[in-house]
Amino acid sequence: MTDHSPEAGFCCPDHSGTSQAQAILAQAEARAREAGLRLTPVRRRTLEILLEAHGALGAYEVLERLAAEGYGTQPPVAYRALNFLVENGLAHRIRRLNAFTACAQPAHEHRAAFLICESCDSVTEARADGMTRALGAAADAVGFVLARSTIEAVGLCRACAQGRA
Amino acid sequence: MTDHSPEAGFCCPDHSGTSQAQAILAQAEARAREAGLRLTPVRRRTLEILLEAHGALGAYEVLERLAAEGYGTQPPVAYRALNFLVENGLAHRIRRLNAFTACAQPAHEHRAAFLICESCDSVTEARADGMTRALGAAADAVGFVLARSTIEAVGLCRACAQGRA
DNA sequence: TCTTGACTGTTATGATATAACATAAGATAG
DNA sequence: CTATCTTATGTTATATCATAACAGTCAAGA
Ligand SMILES: [Zn+2]
Ligand SMILES: [Zn+2]
Ligand SMILES: [Zn+2]
Ligand SMILES: [Zn+2]
Repeated sequence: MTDHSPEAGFCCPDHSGTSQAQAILAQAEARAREAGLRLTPVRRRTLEILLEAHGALGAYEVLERLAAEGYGTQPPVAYRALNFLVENGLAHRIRRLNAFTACAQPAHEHRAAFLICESCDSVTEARADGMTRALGAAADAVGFVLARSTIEAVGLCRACAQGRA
Repeated sequence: MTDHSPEAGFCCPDHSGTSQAQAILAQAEARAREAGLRLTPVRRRTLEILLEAHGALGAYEVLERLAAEGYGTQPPVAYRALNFLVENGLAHRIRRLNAFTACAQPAHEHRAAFLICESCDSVTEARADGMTRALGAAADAVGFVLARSTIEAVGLCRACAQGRA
């Protein structure tokens, strides 16, 4: 795992942490407001926890933090908040990691693909509109009506690939 | 769930069951032979179980069947066989379902995408070379070195979509 | 034959996720 | 403002998925 301490000048490629977290949180709040979503304290705090994190967090990691701050201590507390965020486009579920990550562009609807680094565990959100179109075409070809899709790639992020070159 | 009994004339779209299972098993065996893989009794039987199944099977479902036939009764027995098949391209893991399915084209290397029907749980394997190329391009753009990817779509198979129209 | 490495099996435990129910807090109608 | 309905939070308990660690088996090669 690369050094993710605040002191390290380097951070995850495209990481949504410290630097952009405030901006993304503001976007998410704006979106929640206009969509009439109730971004309650647990939900909001859960989103902040994801934004503060490097890489994706498992539900139980989120729960630990929530519990430490006086919210509920049991799994459903974390799962409910996380599912709310995912269902409303404010976070994404990374199936390969059994984990969750804040959406990097909550301002607008989008199809996302995730680039997961095997070396440093960073997760980069990429736009996947092109891929989703291709997938839609493949689905059409067999009469499948596509509702939503998961696209996840595993490999090495730029920093880790260079470090090993 | 649609009727999947052998009596029903209808089967999953693209289903690898009864009709094609023998052919696919033969392909898989040929491939195992030429790759020097040891397709032992548990492994071979596990592959057959996946081929006989409609949709994907969870590891514990596979285990039940293996146990009933005199193989080991504990989870590692199923997981080891399944992981062997996946690592050697004879089966695929469907992450969204925490399940496994036999590869429909074990004869040749390929990138696969999976179309998962929400109504009947069928899983259709589609070639995903185009999507994988697009994903590779997106990865290149941010310096990510892609090793492998998971592409899964959820929606309605042709039969279920028509049944609801 | 003896060693070696790959395979199979077991026990035990860890990790992830949800069902079901009780309480509390917000919204709405009278 | 207050009764009522709805949504959200919290708890206990349990279900589901997955692996670590170790013991026995078996076939191939020295
Ligand atoms: Zn996003
Ligand atoms: Zn990395
Ligand atoms: Zn395949
Ligand atoms: Zn269907």
